[in-house]
Amino acid sequence: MRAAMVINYRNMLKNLDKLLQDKNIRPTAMRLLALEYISSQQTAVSLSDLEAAFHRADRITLYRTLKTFEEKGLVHSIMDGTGSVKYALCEEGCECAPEDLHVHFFCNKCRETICLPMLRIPKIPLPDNFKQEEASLVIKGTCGRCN
Amino acid sequence: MRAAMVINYRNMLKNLDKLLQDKNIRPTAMRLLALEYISSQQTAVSLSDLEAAFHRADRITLYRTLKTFEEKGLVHSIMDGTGSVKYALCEEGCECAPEDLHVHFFCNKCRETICLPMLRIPKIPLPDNFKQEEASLVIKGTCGRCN
DNA sequence: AACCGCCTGCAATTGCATTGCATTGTTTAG
DNA sequence: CTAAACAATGCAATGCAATTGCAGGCGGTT
Ligand SMILES: [Mn+2]
Ligand SMILES: [Mn+2]
Ligand SMILES: [Zn+2]
Ligand SMILES: [Zn+2]
Repeated sequence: MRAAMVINYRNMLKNLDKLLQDKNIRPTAMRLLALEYISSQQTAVSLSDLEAAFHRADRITLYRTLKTFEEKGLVHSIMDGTGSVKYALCEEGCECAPEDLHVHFFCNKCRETICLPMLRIPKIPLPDNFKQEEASLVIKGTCGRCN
Repeated sequence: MRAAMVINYRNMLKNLDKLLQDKNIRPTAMRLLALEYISSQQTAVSLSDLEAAFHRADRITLYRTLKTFEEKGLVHSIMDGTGSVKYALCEEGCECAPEDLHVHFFCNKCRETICLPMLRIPKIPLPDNFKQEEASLVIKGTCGRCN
């Protein structure tokens, strides 16, 4: 039992490692820990969340870790209107292109931000000469757990 | 001609005055000027915009003017992701209720934020137990003038 | 070992939003 | 009309998140 857990943990680390490698991110200790934390969360993560989870780590390093993850397409950022940016893992095969765009939900009760990857942002028929490049749809209300 | 202009200006002031009165906002000089400025713009206005337009006015007063306008339902605020909040006049009869929600467009070239009142935010079928209260859809790209 | 580039930690700064408080202006009760 | 009550303004200070600069550390390469 104990041995199996160790093996599973090793496998997990190996998986996280691979996730980073695939996106050309060098797998440092801090990055592995941060990625593990983000992966383990059901909801999007803010810099402050990360900071709270690793109170021994430097806030700026965590900040740059998130920036790197975002730049390399490992996570995407969500501006949910709370004033602090949230981050969540990109889906498998996501290019962060307009087609990949999904809806985000912010719960006014638990104040968590949730990705809804199955809900794509509908195509909006823009006025003449307008060209869409990105889009962000944030719905606010009460989430399933809080209802 | 000159006289006509004066009369028109008086009429305009009277109109702005009425806009304020209708929303239970006391029509002070600053508020009339701010409202005139906001009305005259084709795009949404930030606090900094207002500040630049009235460099003799106090930033905080302008800030509170916008807050008051918003509270009373004269303008609505838009978080376009630039980090500074934009404000635009509410439409006639707008209750700022979910039904009133329209799409906003941010131009990456001219960096202006535009209300698209004819484009309503589509109803999204949320997962079980999720309740929608508000929604915000911001589309980014190139606007009609910049194309 | 010497080198290089990337990563990290700490300090400092920016930018925007927000609050406290004293003052001034406007409304209203007596 | 006057005084009290209330609202708006101006200025100072603060809060909070994001961002930058720089120096030291670490890992991989030759
Ligand atoms: Mn998401
Ligand atoms: Mn609008
Ligand atoms: Zn919730
Ligand atoms: Zn434009």
